[in-house]
Amino acid sequence: MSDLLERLRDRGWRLTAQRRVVAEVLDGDHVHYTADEVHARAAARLPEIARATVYNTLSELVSIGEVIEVSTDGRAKRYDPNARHSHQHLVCSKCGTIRDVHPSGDPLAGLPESERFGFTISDATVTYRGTCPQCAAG
Amino acid sequence: MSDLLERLRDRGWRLTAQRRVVAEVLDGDHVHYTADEVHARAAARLPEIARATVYNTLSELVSIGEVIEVSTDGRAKRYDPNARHSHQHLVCSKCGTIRDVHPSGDPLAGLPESERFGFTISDATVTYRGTCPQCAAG
DNA sequence: TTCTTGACTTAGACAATGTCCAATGTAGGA
DNA sequence: TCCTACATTGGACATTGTCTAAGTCAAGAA
Repeated sequence: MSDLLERLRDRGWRLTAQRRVVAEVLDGDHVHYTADEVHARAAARLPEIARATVYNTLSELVSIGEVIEVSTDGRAKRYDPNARHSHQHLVCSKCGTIRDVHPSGDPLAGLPESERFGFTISDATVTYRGTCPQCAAG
Repeated sequence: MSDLLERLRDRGWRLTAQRRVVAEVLDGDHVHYTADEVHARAAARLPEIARATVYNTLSELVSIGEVIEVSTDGRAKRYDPNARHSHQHLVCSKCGTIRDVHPSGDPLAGLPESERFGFTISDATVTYRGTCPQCAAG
């Protein structure tokens, strides 16, 4: 059993076949899939899995902090299973691919109190945009 | 005529009543509206304006760089008319309100060559998330 | 092992946002 | 004023996500 599944079981999750395949799809790769892509890959192993189940499962994984929801372009959200290590994202403006990166420094440091307007700030995300090598070549 | 309309005319834009009201809605306020909100406000002045026209006009304003598209939550994109001055965004996790902020330092500086994976990086956006004073009080 | 139960899954309707197209209208130049 | 290329319209369609009622099943109890 993968680390992810083990952690889920430790949390008292009811482990169904559907949740297992969703967790495995996320755990198995380091690409960030959309909900639809997760569904397609899960359905390859468990054909009768419903779209709603994939959405439910992803939402729960997000709410317990095992997965991060990434919304870079206003289209489908993507799901990032690498929630346990702080990181930022590098997005290809052409194909939408997302890659994890680890910049130095704390982005919160750049925002002085005078620029916080009474907000209680909990975190900062940095999104780098550019063109990936594949799109640059094509 | 507002600065925005003037710049658009300088670019050879065909100035129709519809484009005028869309530009005026964006120019008049410093809130970041969704396409639907822009449409509602434009329709208040020009009732017969079509949704498609608002989308078309917003897309063009984005493509010529007069307006920035902001996608913070995977729901509706918001349109930020303040494209001429570099800034970042502070988002309320509860109500979705967006506020412009001006942090110090260049976010690109934190990403060394070894973390760029062959991408040609064009820019970096920082999104600060937290709770706004209104939501904290409520 | 079998039973029980509440949580999980399903299918499909529905909602929100955005895109596309053919028909019609019009801004701005000749 | 008239033309015509470009803009607008309205509505169908696409994509992504949410909700609900009814059926199903994992896991603890006996």
